Amino acid sequence: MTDQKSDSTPNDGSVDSSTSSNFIRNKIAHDLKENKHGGRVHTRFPPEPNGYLHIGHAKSICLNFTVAAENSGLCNLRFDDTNPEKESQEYVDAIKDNISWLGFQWNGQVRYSSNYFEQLYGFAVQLIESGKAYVCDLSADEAREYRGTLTEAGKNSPNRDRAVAENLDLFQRMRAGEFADGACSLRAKIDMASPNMNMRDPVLYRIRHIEHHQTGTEWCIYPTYDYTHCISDAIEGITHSLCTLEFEDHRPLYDWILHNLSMESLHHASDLDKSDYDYVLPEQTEFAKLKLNYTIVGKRKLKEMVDTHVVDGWDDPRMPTLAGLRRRGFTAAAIRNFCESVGVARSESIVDLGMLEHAIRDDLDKNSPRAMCVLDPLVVVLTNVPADHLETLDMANHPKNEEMGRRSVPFTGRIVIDRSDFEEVPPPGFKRLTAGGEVRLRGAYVIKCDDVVKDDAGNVVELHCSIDLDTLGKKPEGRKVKGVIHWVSESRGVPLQVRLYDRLFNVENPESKDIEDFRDCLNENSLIRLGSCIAEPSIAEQGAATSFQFEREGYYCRDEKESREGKLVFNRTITLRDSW
RNA sequence: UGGGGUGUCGCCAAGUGGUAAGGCACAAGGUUUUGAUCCUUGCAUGCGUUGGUUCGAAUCCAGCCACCCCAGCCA
Repeated sequence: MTDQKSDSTPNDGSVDSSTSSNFIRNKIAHDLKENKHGGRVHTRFPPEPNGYLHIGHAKSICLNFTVAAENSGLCNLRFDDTNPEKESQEYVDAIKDNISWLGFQWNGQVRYSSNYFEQLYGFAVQLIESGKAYVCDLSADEAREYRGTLTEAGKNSPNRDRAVAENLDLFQRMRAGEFADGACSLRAKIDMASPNMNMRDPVLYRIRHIEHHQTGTEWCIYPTYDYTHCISDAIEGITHSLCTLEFEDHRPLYDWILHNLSMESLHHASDLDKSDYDYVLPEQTEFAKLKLNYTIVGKRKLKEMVDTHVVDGWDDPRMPTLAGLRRRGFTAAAIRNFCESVGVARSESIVDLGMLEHAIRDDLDKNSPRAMCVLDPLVVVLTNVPADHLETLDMANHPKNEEMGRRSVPFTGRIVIDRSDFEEVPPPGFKRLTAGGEVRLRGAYVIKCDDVVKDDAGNVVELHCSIDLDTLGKKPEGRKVKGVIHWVSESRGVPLQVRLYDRLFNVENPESKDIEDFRDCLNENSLIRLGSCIAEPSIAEQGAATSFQFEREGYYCRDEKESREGKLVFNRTITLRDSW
């Protein structure tokens, strides 16, 4: 196809220091060294469009795309749409959108297994002709009985030795729609006594009189995953077919199907340039799924949470879906870095959520502008400036990156600070404002609390403080003021709603078999709505960023779905690390 | 108790016969107008376990233990 040694590609092949070796990279390097596929690396990400993508899929997406890119290879996007019953165009669109958002570009057009239905049918005919497949009349229940058990061999179907001509006729009539759903199926003739259940004459085609989101009513027989996947890989010239561990037992079947088809016909059906190199069949290799503690990743349960309104939809910011993570304020880069950092191996493991949190903090710390926002306002009246005092302070958008520019922050005679930054009787080690104590207002002056105003019930309603006017941009004289707190002008600040998100579950493994209903371990505080927050005006200016570090609080992003003119809604992506 | 897999620090994970990488977490210092970031240091005489081979074993061999996957006309 193309010159493998093309040096025009930037950053190809070179593994940067943040990537580590894993068994798949090793295998590919080895295959390349042996010149196994003519030096090609071609992978694919093959989702079934029956749900939304989640963080687990991200691992597979990153693996497939990066491993191809590292070797100047290609990665296809193929919808594995062999079961129209559960699939829909809505999912197809969402999945494409998610992959692009993650920053990957698939090779050429989007593929669908259904693109190959005609070819697949032809290969099935080939298997029938060579006596490797037959039409079986057993019902699904009967087939189960005939299959045997894990420890007992199965029995041959009564139709196993049907004549080729009869099978051909029957299969053609299946396609023509002569039979009802489930009346018969096409099965591979392998071994009903195989210790591998997948090899006990697996079903290749089933009858489903149902409309397909891509092929409409053209077909009423649909090929199964096992039959379809390997052939689709072969057609697309896939070299490395990466999938998860539960398909390990399917690999012998993957290979059986390909090896029982003629090499010539497969090569002929493929996208590949027919003369360039020797045709080599694709190979499946399996890796462990990503699991995260405190989170559920099972599609069925995620759907249940959406359907029963435990969450507000597939893009609820608490969901582990890519749509949810995105709305929560996670960046694509953070997710990619996370996927790289968890590695790829064959041992099933549960990754600590802390790793994901680290990845997003790491990215946002470097890239998000700072701003001040008070979540739980307590009014501070500055007693030694005029009531209408207004001053504009100049502050850096980022403490370490001047390129991110500066901003103006209005400072007035009445400001708000966070309630938790004041304690009348401070606990040991408290560095914030106390009655009679001093504290630095971030980017502004040192103030001293002279008076604590309370209501009849004894609640603090207001603080009267005096400013040390000689402390703007310099240290106070003769004493040390340790604490620094954030603040916002009461009159010039902008009101906003903030949503604080936390993990959805309060147990490490909500998918554990010991838990009969995941609803029993939901974290009731996974969402806290704050309605009276106030932030500095820079966050609402024309062209303002959508993601900020609210200093001393955490990273927050504007919720594009619910924010509108005059009504700002921010989601907390993640708190700052807090060693206090 | 059929078959296929996996077991290396609290959590991931490199390592493929030459004397245990790295990240997260954690701990202790330092810098700091964010209790953040950043920097420095510490963190497995040990690689599921018991034997064996070897000058030498996480790596090879044998046994044992634990956990995961498979009996959809789902993927």
